[in-house]
Amino acid sequence: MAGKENQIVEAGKKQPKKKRSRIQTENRALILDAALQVFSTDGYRGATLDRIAEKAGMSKTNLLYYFPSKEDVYRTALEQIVVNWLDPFRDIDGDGDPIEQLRRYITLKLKASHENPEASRLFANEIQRGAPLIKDFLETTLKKLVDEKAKVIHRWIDDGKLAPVDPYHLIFLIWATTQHYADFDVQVNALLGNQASKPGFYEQSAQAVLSIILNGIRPR
Amino acid sequence: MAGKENQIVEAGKKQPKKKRSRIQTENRALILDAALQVFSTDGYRGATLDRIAEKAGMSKTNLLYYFPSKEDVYRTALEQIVVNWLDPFRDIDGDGDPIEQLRRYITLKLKASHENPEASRLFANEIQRGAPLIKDFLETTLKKLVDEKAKVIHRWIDDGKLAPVDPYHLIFLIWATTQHYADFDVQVNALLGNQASKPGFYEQSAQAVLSIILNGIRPR
DNA sequence: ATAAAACTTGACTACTTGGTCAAATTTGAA
DNA sequence: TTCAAATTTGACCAAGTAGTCAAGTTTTAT
Repeated sequence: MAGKENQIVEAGKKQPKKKRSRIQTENRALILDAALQVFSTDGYRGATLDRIAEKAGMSKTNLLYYFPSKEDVYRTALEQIVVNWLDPFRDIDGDGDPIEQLRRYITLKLKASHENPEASRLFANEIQRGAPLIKDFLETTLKKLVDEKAKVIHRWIDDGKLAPVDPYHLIFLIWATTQHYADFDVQVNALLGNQASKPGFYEQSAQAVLSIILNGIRPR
Repeated sequence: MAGKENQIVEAGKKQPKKKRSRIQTENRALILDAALQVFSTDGYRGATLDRIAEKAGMSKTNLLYYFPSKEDVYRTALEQIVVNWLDPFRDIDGDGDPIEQLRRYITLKLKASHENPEASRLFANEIQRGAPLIKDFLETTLKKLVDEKAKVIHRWIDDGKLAPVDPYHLIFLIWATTQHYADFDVQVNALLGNQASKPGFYEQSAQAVLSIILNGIRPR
């Protein structure tokens, strides 16, 4: 872990991107998928290459043929997640209608958490253990992006299109809530009983969350 | 792990409570405090008794003199947390003013997350790994309590004292947001820069969160 | 068809981990 | 003070753990 270059997200722009064979593409995908499951429940330290390899349907030795180390598997999985994370956030359009823009963003984020809860949990885990691999990313790339969107929200407030709330805390509240349905889904399920597994449940949750947040920030 | 009785929270009522010597009381406290730190960052599987013992300032062998196993240390730490968790929630008074009651609860919860983030993270970790030790507690004790409070909120809505929001999702939103400041504090700090370490920061966060949530549910 | 390159694996190593045990050392009640 | 009970620890063990290596097997370009 020590000394390695932290190249999450920022990298992958100039890299020559060595072409991968069919088998490589397939197996790397299998591994990353298995890794997502194991890392997201057991955390970085608790996860083992044996379990990941088993879940991926291959020997540990073979896994290590595709990735040089445990940390590299983890880093790669994490990077994929973070990239997907950012897109909908970037898409918040300062020129659009605030309520509509935020509704769209919250809906997308809820959907992502719902469809890929493991990714959400893995990210949460990384932050909870002190973000050793992505602290730098948080302080540079993500901070820049958040500052930008905070400014957008501030402008909406100045234009009277939004209630005067602190943009940063509004963003945190949205992130917190949407992640909750992924990270705490065991608790959500336990507390809602069978209700949570019914077909329309996800839409209903989204509706409830949107209703509270959007009314909380509607101009008044 | 397998086969052991799950006695989180529900227990501790009839147990004879063997009296503890001064040294026992002190050392158990030292261990549990160290355990909280290690478990909350490394998770159950990732935590090691060696690290916990070291942080507690004693040998691993000695630690195992006070607790029979790693799981027992973990279970005890978790139990303490959950008990403290529940009190403010229980205290929500159906006969009080809704906004006032919820303001009080949210404030208390934010304060708890702020003062004891490790506890919050440890709990989050337990849920994220599938709640193996407290699933039963979630489905029985906690569910009963939540159902109760949901009814209270529903009554408030029927009386027109609160906007018509789904009580369960409102509770989730409150939990999610308050936990966020503990579980994601590395991210919060990274994104807010020095601002987050300033003295009044916590009060300011509380104000922002309260403002959004309470306005989101005020009758309209 | 064939051989080089790509892929796969079992055996192995050095190290960590939860837990045991017996032998000290310390504590505290009489 | 005194000695049994309580506390503490180093040595140890069996079961993992990440990662290496050399020897195979399969793919693929020709």
